[in-house]
Amino acid sequence: MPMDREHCIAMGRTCVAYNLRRASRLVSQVYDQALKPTGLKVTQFSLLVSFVLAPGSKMAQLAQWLGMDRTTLSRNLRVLEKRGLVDLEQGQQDRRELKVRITPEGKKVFEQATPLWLQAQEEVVGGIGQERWAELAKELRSLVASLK
Amino acid sequence: MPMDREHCIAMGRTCVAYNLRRASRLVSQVYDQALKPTGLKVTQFSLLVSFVLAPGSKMAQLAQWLGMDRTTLSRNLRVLEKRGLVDLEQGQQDRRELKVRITPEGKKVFEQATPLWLQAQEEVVGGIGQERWAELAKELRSLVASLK
DNA sequence: CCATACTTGATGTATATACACGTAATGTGA
DNA sequence: TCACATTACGTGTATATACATCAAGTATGG
Repeated sequence: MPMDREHCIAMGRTCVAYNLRRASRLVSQVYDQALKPTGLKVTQFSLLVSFVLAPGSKMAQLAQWLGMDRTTLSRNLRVLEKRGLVDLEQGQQDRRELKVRITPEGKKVFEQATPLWLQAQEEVVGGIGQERWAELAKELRSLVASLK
Repeated sequence: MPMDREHCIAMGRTCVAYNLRRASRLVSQVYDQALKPTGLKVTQFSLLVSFVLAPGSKMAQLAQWLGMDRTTLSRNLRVLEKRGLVDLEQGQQDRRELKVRITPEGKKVFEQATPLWLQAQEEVVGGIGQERWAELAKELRSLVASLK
């Protein structure tokens, strides 16, 4: 397996993991910066969105939907719980289950964060234009879907 | 700022940070799995690539190039150094500088990892096809470039 | 009903990531 | 030369991420 310059340049240009990680690092910083007044990181904001969308979801279900390891979600949730933004309640029938619900305080912070999110969103999307991003997002979803 | 279902669904579909983070999580797992026999994660592999490409680079320079915070690179490097895959040497003229160089052991592991990387790469790219990925990667680079 | 498999979530451990801040070395202007 | 800004890197702290493993609850086949 060759290790010459050309090859390394090609790997850098084509490696899916590298290109996605790099982009997500840089993009996340823009959102995190914008959300700073709320004390939320974009990861946490995304979680709140999903709790509003699917109130009372089970953790495993959410993790699957978010494409996130169960244990990652578990730990990310604890941060929000500590801040009082979500409520974790044990399942009635199945006592193994934990159902996640956003609290009133969580909703308040979420509503405060939404315009800041929009600001970052417009800044980032504006860089390449809405249509190109829409197409890019579609392709990204295809890529993710093909991994299953 | 509205918080209804429609709006949340739209945020999930369009949020650049969320979509990139999700994709990079899932894709990274494929590469990490493939690289497991080498004990490298794809992040570390990417770093090795850059050291082969630009031997003796300064840390700040590398961080800029990789779109990574200086302190992140610093800590990621320590892991590779502990394993003896890279060598950190103090600059001659400017004693603040740290120059990074891959070791013979590092090269060995890198060469062992390269075919495993290719395996993951083909698996992931194969999901949508080479042309679509090439276009996607180009658009991703545009997006990243527009953030500067 | 019981043994066993499966499911659900938590913990231990390790890396990845970045911001705020600190320290040491270098540059610069008076 | 000396005070001060600047630059290069590290540390403290906190979150994000996932694998291996564990504990507890539930389902299932006999």
